[in-house]
Amino acid sequence: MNAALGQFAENGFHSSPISQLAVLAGVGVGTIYRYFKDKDDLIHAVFEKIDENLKEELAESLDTSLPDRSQYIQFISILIRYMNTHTKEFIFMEQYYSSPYGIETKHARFLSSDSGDQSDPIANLFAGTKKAVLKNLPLPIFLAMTFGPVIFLVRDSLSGLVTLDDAVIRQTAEACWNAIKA
Amino acid sequence: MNAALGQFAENGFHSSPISQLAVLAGVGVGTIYRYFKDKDDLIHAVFEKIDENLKEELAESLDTSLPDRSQYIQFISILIRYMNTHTKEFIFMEQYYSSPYGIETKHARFLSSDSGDQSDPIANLFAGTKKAVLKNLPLPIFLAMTFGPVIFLVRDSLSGLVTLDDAVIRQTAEACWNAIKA
Amino acid sequence: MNAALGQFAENGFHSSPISQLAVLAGVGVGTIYRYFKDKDDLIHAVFEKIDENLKEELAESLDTSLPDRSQYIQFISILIRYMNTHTKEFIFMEQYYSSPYGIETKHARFLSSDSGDQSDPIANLFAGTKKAVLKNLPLPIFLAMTFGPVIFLVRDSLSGLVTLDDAVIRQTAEACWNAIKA
Amino acid sequence: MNAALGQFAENGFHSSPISQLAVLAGVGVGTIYRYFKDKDDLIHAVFEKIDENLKEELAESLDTSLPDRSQYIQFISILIRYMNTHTKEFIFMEQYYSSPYGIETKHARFLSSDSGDQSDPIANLFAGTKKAVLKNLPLPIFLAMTFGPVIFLVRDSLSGLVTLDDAVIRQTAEACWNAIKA
DNA sequence: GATGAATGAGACTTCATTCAT
DNA sequence: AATGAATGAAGTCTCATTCAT
Repeated sequence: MNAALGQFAENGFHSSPISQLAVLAGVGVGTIYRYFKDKDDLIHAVFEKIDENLKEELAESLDTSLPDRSQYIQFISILIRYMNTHTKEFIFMEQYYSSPYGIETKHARFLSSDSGDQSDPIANLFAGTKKAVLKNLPLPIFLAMTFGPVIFLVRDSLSGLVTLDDAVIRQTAEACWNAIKA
Repeated sequence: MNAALGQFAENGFHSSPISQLAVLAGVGVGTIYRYFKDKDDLIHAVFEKIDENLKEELAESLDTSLPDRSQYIQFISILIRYMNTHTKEFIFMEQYYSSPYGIETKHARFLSSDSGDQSDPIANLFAGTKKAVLKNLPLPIFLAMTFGPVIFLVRDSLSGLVTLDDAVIRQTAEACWNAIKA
Repeated sequence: MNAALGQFAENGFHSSPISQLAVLAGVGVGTIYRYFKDKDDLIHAVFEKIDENLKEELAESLDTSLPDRSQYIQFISILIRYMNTHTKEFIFMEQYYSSPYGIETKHARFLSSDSGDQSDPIANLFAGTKKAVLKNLPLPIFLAMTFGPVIFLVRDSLSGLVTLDDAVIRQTAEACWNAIKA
Repeated sequence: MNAALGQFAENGFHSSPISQLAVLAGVGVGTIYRYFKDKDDLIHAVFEKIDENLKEELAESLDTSLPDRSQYIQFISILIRYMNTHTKEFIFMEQYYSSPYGIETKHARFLSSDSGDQSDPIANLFAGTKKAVLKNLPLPIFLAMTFGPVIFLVRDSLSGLVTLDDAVIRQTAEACWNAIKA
């Protein structure tokens, strides 16, 4: 899956033949098909793994004892840094969500969102922040103002259009806070 | 190009064989190759056309006599509405920018951005708004806080996760303004 | 036909699209089809023209009043020089004779050779030379010893493997004579 | 490769689709691409194989203990017989050398000819013959007088213009010898 | 369980030829 | 008579997937 991630991020899904992934992974082509039904299955599996890793990272890094503002700014900062250092993961995600794969997944998650996953640290953060200071802002806008700028900024960073030093990250995080605070 | 846009948005570049585009366009396969060197050329051409259309729409809709805040909020609103109604264009763009095509284009434009295109309404708006109230915010952050939320929100709208009525659009635009104002 | 000759020699029959020939000739594609039934017809026509030109050149240059040996050596020399300077024609011929086109033509000519074309200067020369000094050498061998070396040498010249100065040409012509003389 | 040789000789490179070669070889199209990078690669490989076969045949058949004249005549005779019986190989070679493929190869070999390949029976024969009796004849002429007539004669034989019986072969070989001897 | 050779559907692209203007 | 846009058959090549070893 690491080999797949690298290839997918570098060359895109359609320019990453299974045969090449096999070489990079140091296994036979057939072996891949023992663990993944087909190429789509592999792609989804890579996505799930990345998604999981990101959530774990956030769950570990977040200090839930901080006041709302600090916690939110910390969240944004960690998110930016994580995405900016995990280039392959970020690029993969971008592709994934711009493709039929991601749209499927997004729908599936939306449909099951009523379940209210209590173990999801992000959901909890949002819930907390939202209750505290954002009574009148709908969740979709909250999400848009939180993730939208982060994604856009990291994109530009990977394109070499901006360097994400501490000052830029802090300014961005504060701008996001200003956008959502009551 | 309309047929191509529809297919690309619906199925992605790699699941839109030229033969299918030809059928949809009601022409022979060879005809496409009279007007576009190859598939890549067609994709770039569709992008350029969409990009042009968006700029024209903005140039026509923007009221540059408004004060900064109103103008900015108007800009965001128009952008959201345009993207949300021009579904195919939006999805195409998302794909385009997540692919090698878009990265090329982004770089090319960035390198030539010194030229200062006076006819670009977006550039002019940014320049104006920036000078007036944003002296200390770097351009990349300004861009991130402006386009990031819009893109994210429209994505979710297309996924059915949110309905973009006037209230939501206004709230989002105001949140963006709060993020960037001095 | 000149445009066609140049293209065929340069790029081969199969890498010389009619559309390109039309551009080089400064006419429309359709126009070519008014004068030649199809591409094969054009190829054969070019061949016929070249063949005719060569025969005319030889008919004009040959001095039939010379003694046998001198006349033969003169013939070889003229042939080498002509082929070596008419690069396009030579390359075209090589291709033509190595293709189904040439094989057809060769057969057709063989079948009609009984007619004994009195106006063909080459045939006359051969007849004369043959009668005079070569009573025991079959015609095919005579032809092989005459044209074989010339073709081979010019090929190598065009490949840059040898430079055909007067000395080389004379030596070759004399070697041919030594091969066939009684 | 045998299937390819047959098709190429029969129909030419450009009228031998890979799909047809696959059928003749009793394999799938994709299989051919496992062993040859592309069609060009296949063509070159067929050439190399034929070339190798010819050299082996000559190396085995030549009696290097014979005196110069006998050895040379033996060489020409073997060459004619080999080419005349190996029709497919001969036609393939003709095409190959009249195409961009052959020109490349010829150049490449010419440039590396200084290396003096001691295992090449043809080179050795030429060297020996040349030193013994041909001090004043340049190598290109020697080659032209040797291979030119052979190629021309076999061509005519394949066209049905001459039957290569022992007498014709002997006469031709002797004529070649007369051409080059001191 | 692992392997990778074989497969062939299907994608892209070219180009000879036609025919309405 | 000249034109060249339109056409689609046909060719090259890739790659996801299978299956015998």
